[in-house]
Amino acid sequence: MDWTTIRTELHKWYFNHKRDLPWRKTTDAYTIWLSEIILQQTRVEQGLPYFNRFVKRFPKVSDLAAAEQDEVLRLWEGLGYYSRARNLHQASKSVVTEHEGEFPKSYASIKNLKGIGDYTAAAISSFAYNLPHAVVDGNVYRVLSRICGEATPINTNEGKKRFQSLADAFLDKEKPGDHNQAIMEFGALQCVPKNPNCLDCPLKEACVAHARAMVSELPQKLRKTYNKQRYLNYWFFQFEDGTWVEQRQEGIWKALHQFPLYESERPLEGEELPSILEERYQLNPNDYKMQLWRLPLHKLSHQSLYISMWEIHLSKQAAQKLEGLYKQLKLTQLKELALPRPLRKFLDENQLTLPLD
DNA sequence: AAGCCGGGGGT
DNA sequence: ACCCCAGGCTT
Repeated sequence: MDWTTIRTELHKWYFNHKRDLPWRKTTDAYTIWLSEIILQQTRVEQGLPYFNRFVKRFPKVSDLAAAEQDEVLRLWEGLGYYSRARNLHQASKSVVTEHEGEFPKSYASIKNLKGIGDYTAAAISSFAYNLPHAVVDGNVYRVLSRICGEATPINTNEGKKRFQSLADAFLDKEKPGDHNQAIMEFGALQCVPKNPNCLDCPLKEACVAHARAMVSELPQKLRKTYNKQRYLNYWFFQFEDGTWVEQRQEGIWKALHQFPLYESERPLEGEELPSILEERYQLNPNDYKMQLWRLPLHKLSHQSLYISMWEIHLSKQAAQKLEGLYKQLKLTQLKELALPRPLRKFLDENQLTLPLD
């Protein structure tokens, strides 16, 4: 099969198998942009409800630009990679201030927006404006590496350049939008990572990997797995119906809220607490009563989080020592804020109300 | 080039 | 336990 035939077969397959997805029903660049940011490193099924919520709450880019960051993050909560939400929000403001509220219309100006890289710029350009830019995402790497038998690792500069030029050459410049949708959908539904059904594949005769029985070996990827263990201790201070929270300044969950955090090199035991609390907050053991909750292991792609909630009931004098150090809130107010997933689950699953005893 | 950033689901 | 997902930013 030559590439023209492959293209035709792919487009035919797409016409017959494509899913009914809401962002395919619009050419509004802002709406498409929303969907693309939400879908970065995120499965369609996981992103779909978030997309619907964002479109409903922020129908136009000016609505998003006018929102508070806390509200945007609260709506994003649970989706992960929170820099996407911060960058999306920042970029919406620059669309309003630097582009007169009109979403930019050239590839270069689109890519200049915060949070938009090669993939997303090509996606928006082709879907909204039918500009001839080929997308390269995880699906495209997989499909092209198999069809072409291309074994250059995808997570190297050489691999990125090679697959981009393959995708450029393969692109149907008459209908780049549909073509880009087609190859990604094909990767998502037919040419899947594990155990693809190659017998049922319309491109099996063209596929080099299939001919060489290399499908399961492609695409190649240099993998560096390291998994860091971290021990997060949260001080769940309580006095009357209030608790204390802070906003994360860096690292994972940046800009989300949490209880005051004490990170340790190894799990803390109850006997170690008095000296830590005295050193950090000048609390005496008769200032508080304590109870420990060990949360379920929270595994991320690059670290394992062992989270302990130290529930600490303070005397009035002890509570005064925390004034100014953190923001004091009622539990109902805290639940309105964007929280890391494990903290949200902790609050929800224990149906906590203050005071607890 | 390498490290960092989440959470969920599949095998 | 490991991989993958409509990736991008920082160093």
